[in-house]
Order: sequence, then structure tokens, then C-alpha cells
Amino acid sequence: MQKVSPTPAPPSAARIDGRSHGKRQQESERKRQRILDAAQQCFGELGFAAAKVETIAAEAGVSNGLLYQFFRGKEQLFEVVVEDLIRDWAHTMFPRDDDPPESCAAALEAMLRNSVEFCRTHPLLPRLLTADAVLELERFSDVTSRRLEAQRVHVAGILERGVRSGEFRADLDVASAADIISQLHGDYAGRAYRRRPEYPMTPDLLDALVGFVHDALRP
Amino acid sequence: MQKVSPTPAPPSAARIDGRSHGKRQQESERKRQRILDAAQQCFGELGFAAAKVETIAAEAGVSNGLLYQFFRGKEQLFEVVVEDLIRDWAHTMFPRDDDPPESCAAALEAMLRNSVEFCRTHPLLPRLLTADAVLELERFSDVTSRRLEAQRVHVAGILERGVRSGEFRADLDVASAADIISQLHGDYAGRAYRRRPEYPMTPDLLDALVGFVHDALRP
Amino acid sequence: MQKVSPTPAPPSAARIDGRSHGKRQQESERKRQRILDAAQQCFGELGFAAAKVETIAAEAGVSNGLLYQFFRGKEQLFEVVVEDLIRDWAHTMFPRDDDPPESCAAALEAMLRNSVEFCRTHPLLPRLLTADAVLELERFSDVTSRRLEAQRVHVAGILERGVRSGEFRADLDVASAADIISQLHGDYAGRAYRRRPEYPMTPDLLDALVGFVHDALRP
Amino acid sequence: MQKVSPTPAPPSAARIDGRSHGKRQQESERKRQRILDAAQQCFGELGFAAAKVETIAAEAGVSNGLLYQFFRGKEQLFEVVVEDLIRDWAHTMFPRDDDPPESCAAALEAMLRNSVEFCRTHPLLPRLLTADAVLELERFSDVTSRRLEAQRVHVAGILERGVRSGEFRADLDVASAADIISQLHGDYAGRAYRRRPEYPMTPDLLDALVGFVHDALRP
DNA sequence: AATGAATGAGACTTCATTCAT
DNA sequence: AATGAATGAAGTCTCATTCAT
Repeated sequence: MQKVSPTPAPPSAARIDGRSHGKRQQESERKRQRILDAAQQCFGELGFAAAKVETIAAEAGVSNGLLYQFFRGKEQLFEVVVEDLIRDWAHTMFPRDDDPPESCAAALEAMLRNSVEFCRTHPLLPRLLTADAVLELERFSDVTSRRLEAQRVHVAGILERGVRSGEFRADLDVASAADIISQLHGDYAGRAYRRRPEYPMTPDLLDALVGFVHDALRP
Repeated sequence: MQKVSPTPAPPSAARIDGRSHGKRQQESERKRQRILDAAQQCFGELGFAAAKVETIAAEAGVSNGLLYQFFRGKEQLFEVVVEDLIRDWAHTMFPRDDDPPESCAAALEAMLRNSVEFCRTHPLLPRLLTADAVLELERFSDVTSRRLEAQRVHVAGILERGVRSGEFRADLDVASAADIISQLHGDYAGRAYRRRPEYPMTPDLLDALVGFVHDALRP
Repeated sequence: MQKVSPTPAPPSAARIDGRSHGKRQQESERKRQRILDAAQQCFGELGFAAAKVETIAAEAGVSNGLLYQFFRGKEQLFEVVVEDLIRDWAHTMFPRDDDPPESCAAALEAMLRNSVEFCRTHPLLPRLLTADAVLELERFSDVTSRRLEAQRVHVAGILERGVRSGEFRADLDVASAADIISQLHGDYAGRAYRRRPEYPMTPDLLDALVGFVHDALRP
Repeated sequence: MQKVSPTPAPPSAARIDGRSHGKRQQESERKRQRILDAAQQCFGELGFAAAKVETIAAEAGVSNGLLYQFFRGKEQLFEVVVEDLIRDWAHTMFPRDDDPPESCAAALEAMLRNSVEFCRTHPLLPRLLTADAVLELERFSDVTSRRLEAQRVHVAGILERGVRSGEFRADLDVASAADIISQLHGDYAGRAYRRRPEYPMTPDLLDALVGFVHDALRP
């Protein structure tokens, strides 16, 4: 019952080592990217089921059929979109390890603000973070799960450091706190994209969120 | 030929004073309820677009067509489901006003635990609380918006009381805190239904959440 | 999600100056025409409600779905069919203005015989002329009304001329006579298509009709 | 493929010789008649396919199901409606044979005016007279054909008389003239019911029609 | 006799996917 | 590589008909 056709070879058969160049290849690669961008937009705004392949192609400025030369179908397109998105998001969250050490509270705050900013231009992420689109697709990329887990681990690391340094309260349940903070993270990042009056996302609210978390962690 | 389509009269138009019940009427009313239950289940698990009318009818144990004697179509069915759900949820959240006064922290905790329990058996609510289904349907019942607002107001009321009584910190940003707490509320209630390893919902985690909120509010 | 549904762009949006024709475009245009022909046939034989989209598509030798790339739905298909038909009919009725002047009776006769001939191959027209299909569709193309009016006006013009030249009786009620003649026109044209014994349409009868009208108009 | 279930026995099994009485029977017979009236109304306004059984029943003030105790189905209901209608119409057209003899022209005029009046309250007839509803139903009651033929014969009889008496022109093609007059008959009777500006039916127009026919027949 | 709730076949329509060009 | 016309399976909805009460 499941389609098992393999991922189609990318249009350019000349891709030898992942660095193929040529005007044609570049052009092709750019189109692939435009499709991914349009798909992220549409999936984010409408959800998986309600987003139409035709709309995505039109938004990307390519034909309906070209999409199927890059992706096996709507479903695989969605998976690739999600994987790329999660990877980009991770880069935003944990920018570089060579940063100078900072206070743990500042690290949490930076992560939160970075994420909110990121979601402002990446509509789909909020949906993933609130575990919604997940339900609409049976096989959900493991990458996503692992990355979400990674975030919690990262947050837990910061909390751990803060507890040891005395910046945070000693009896903190680190694992649970990391979970809660990650959750809030996703929630308010999501609001940044969806601009609905019922779920506002103002700078004040963001400040309040930072303060709320800080208060909960303080000794 | 005429496009009137009001809400179709319920099959028994003989409901004179709201209390007329022949065996047929009762049977019919029970089927209407089964349809609503099945719809809540399906919409909750799959979202609006992916849920099939046929599945809902089958799940309810009635024929495809009967659904259209009670509801104008899939969309109105969804609206009724949402309105009923929000109403039930409100009853769970704010059980009675004649309760003996309690500590504000206890009031918050009760509300949280009640909601989580409610969501365990009401799959659709989490979706609404995370503002997802909203996007899939243009006209979204005002009832929902108003009820969500009501919850925040209610939480804000508790917080206000706590601040005045000295139970909570004096400089609390009540409005923002109410927003954050309501959000966490919806999130973890949602997890109670969706049983996915990525988003666990254990008693321990619930306890930790209560503690986290409590710590953030303490003076 | 948005209800825009304008007339769908014809499959080939590349029609730049109205004359671009690849083989594909030509093929496509021919299919559109086959759909229109089949639709005229089916609507003419069965009426709007009883004609099935599936039948029309099958009759045209295309798939069910292709129909919706050319037309917004069954209703718009009907409208286009009617407009095209009325236009074609008008061309048949009033062939050219540069004709040499003729006797008014001859003009009437030509018009009648032309129409009958036209209806022999255009099943739907009779229905329109007897104002029947009108009732089955709320919004009925203004084109039709205007064209029908145009015919009456045209007939009235001929009568007017005949009265002034003394060919027709002086006390003729031109407006009413034009109405009656136009009506007979449509009736017997209709019979030419429907070949039912109850409503015969023989050359003799057509001759008799011409004579009947002639006698009614003579001084 | 064809349904062969016999016409259901009329509800009252006590109908012995066609003259059964009793309050129940009378009541029943009245309902049957109300159904027929409603059906004529609906079929006349919407055509066979677009008229809904539910609407007819509602219009008649009876339940959906009762209709099937009197008639085998929608199709047979239509047939009965048509037969009754044609019979009533005939009574209107040819009131009594014991009338004092009159001028032939007056007889034609009376027939025309009677019919127009009749159609004003019998929406379905015009459809039959213009041979339209005919097409929507495979098996069309022979009664109708025979009655339509009867009208033409009747008209022909009047014309024959007029020719012999010298009231009408001697070289009249009686059969064809009868056909044309019968046709006009149906047309303008139809207009009397449908009140559309495109197809007006004013007293003036009716007078003009009478005059038109008279002129065509005069020696 | 009468009801009207219930059914289910079949209509219209959408849209992911394919394929000739 | 790229197009977009074409397909057809699948979805939503309607309505003639049946049947338990």
C-alpha cells in the first residue's frame, strides 16, 4: 500500500561530489530551493492537507510537473522541508560554541529571542513545535524528534551549569524545567508568526516571558 | 434551486417545549450526539481537512447522509463541535463559584489539573488551544475566542487576588503572567491527549509544572 | 481556502496575442470545443438538471476532471454553451447587412427557414426559445434576453418596412405581430430538432407556416 | 432494469365500487389530491428533475412517506399529474357539445382565451405544450399525446366548418393551420403562467393574437 | 393511515500525480 | 530540464426511497 519508489535522482546527473557547477546545475538548484521555500510557506499557513501542490509550484514560479523531478511527491516534499527547517533552526539556536561564556540566564534569554525572531520568517516551525503537523503525517522525520530532543538537552545543559554555579536554585528539577522552557519557547515563537489578536506577541510579552522564566529559576 | 441553507431543522421538528421525547426522538438525539463525539475524535486526531465525513459517520455508526440532517455540512459540524467542546471545557475549568475560598496557588493548580484531565478525553481541545485549527477554517466561532479570553481573565483574577493577599510577588505583571500560565495550561493539557514520546506527559512533569509556576510567582 | 473561483484560466495561459498555437494548444482548444458540443447536446436533450457532467465528459471523449480546467463547474459550462449558441444563432438569423434589398415577406421567410435549419443541428436552442431552461437556472445570461429582444426588434423592422411600402396591411399592430412571428419562429425551429411524432416538422408544414404568416399580414 | 412493482393499492382497502365513503376515506382522498396539486405546482415551476419529493410533500402538508402510499414513486406521480392535468384542460377547452352553435371565429377565440385562463393556474401545462418536460421522462403517458392530437383535431373541425360556411378562406390548408393555431395556443397560454418580461402576456397581446389568427384565416 | 428518521446510490467537484511534448 | 494538459481516485453532498414506530 505504501509507495516505495526511491527518491528520484536529482535532475543533474553530473553531480559528482556534491560540488557540481555549471549554469544549468545552478539554475536547477535555485529552482529546487524556491520550491522548498514556497512549500514551507504554504505548509506553514495551511497545514499539510490543505496546501495544494499546484499552489506551491505557482508560488515557486515553476511548473507543476517540475516538482516531481526533485521530490517523490507531496509527502516527501514535506519531509524535506521539515528537515531543512529544523536544521536551520538549530543553527539559529546554538550559533557557535566558540562564544565567550556568558551568564546562564543570558544564554536562555538569547536562545528565546533568537527563536522568536527565526519563527517570524519561518511559518512552519511553530506548527512543528506545537506538535500539530506531526499528526497529519504518519511517518515523521526522525530528524525532527532528535532535534527537538537536542534542544531540550541543550537547555538542560544551561540549567545544569546555572545550578552548579549557584545562579539557579539548587533543588531545580532540571529535566522538567528544560521541558517547560522548551515548550514556552515554541509557543511564543509560534505566536510571532501567526499574528492573531487572540494570541498576541508583543515585545512587552516577550520581556515578561523572560522575566517569568528567570523568576522561576532564581534561588 | 434557492440557496438558503440555514442550519437544518433537527430531524424532529416536533420538539415543542424542548422536552418532548418519544422513543424516536431520543434515539435521534443520541445519534446526533454520537456524530458529535465521533467528529471531535476525528477532527482532533487528523485536523479539519484530513478528517473524512465518511469516517465520522461510520465511527458514529450512522449512515453518511444522516449527518446532513443534523448539520449543514462538514464545516458547520466542525463549528458545533468546537462550540460544544469549549463550553464543556469551561465547565471543567470553573466548576462552581460557591466553592469555599482557597489559596490562590491551589486554585491555579486545580485549574491546571482539571484541564489536563479533561483533555485526556477530548482530543480536539489541544488543537484549539494551540491555535491550529483556527488557521484551517476562515470563520472561526467567536465563542472560542471569547472563551479563551475568559480563561486568561479568570487566571488574571486569581493572580490579582494572590498579589493583594501577599501570596504572590508584588511586582508581578499580572496580564502577562496570566497569558503565560494559560498557554502552559493548553500545552500540557494537549500532551495529555497526544501520547507521543517527544512530548511526554507524566505525573512527575505535571508536578514540576505546578512547581515551576509556583516558583515564578512567589515573592 | 479562499473562495475566489473566477473563470479558470484556460489551460494554456500562454495565449499571448490570441494567435499562439503549438500543437498542444490546438489539441487543447479542440477538446474545449468538444466539451461545449457535448454539453449542448446533453443539455438540449435532457435539460440542465438531468444532464450529467460525467456523460458530457464521456461524450466529449475527455476525462471528468478536464472539464473543470476549462469551466468553473456545470453551471458556468451551461452559461458558456448558451452564450455561444445564441451568438451562432444570431449569425444565422441576420447573415449580412449588405444584402440587396428584398421583399419584406421574402425576408421573413428566409429568416424562418434559416432558423429552422439551424435548430436541426443545435438541440439546445429550442429550449431557450420556449423559455424553459430559463427557469432551471437563476442567473441567466443577459446575452440571451438581449438577443431574443434583438430578434423581435429585427422582425418588427421588417414589418415596419412592409407596412410603409404597402406590402403589409396598414393597420398592423407591428409590435404584437413581431412577437407572434418570433414565437412561431422558435416553436417550429424547435420541432426541427426534436423529432417527435406529436410535434411534426415537415417541409409541407413549414410552407404552410410561411403561408399562414403571409396571409395574416396581407392588406 | 425497469421497476415493475404494481401501483400500490390505494390506502383504503374498502374502496369497493369507487364510491367508498367514510370520514377516513374522505380525509385520505383529500390528501391525495393535495399531493397532486403540490406536485403540479413544483413540476411546473422546476421541471421533473429539479423538483424534490420532499418539497412536494411539504407543500401538500403531508409527510414524506405518505406520498409512497399513493404513488409508486416520483415518476408515477408525474405521470398521474400529467394525465389529470390534460383531462382537466380538455374539459376547459371543449366545455360542452350542447352549446348553441356560434361563429367559427368566436369558437377559436373562446378556446384560446379559455386555455390562457386555465394555464394561469396550472403551471405544468405550458411545459407540456411546448414539449419540454416530455423529454425529461422516457415513458410519457400516451394520454398526453392523444389529448394533444385531440385538440388539433378539434381545431381542425372548427376550421373545416368555417371553410365550408365561407367564414374562412376556401384554399386553407386545414391540417397545417390547426397545427399552427394549436401551437400558438400553447405558447401564449404558457406565458400566462410564467411572468417573465422577456415573454410578456398582456390583454393587448392576447387581442392581437386573436386578430392575427383571424386575419390569416379570412378569405 | 401516517410519520419522518434513516439509508445509500450517485451526483458534482478537487487535486496529487503522470506523461507527451 | 521543463511544461502543463490530462487523468481518475477520492471526497463532499443530495435526494428518492424505505421502514420502524
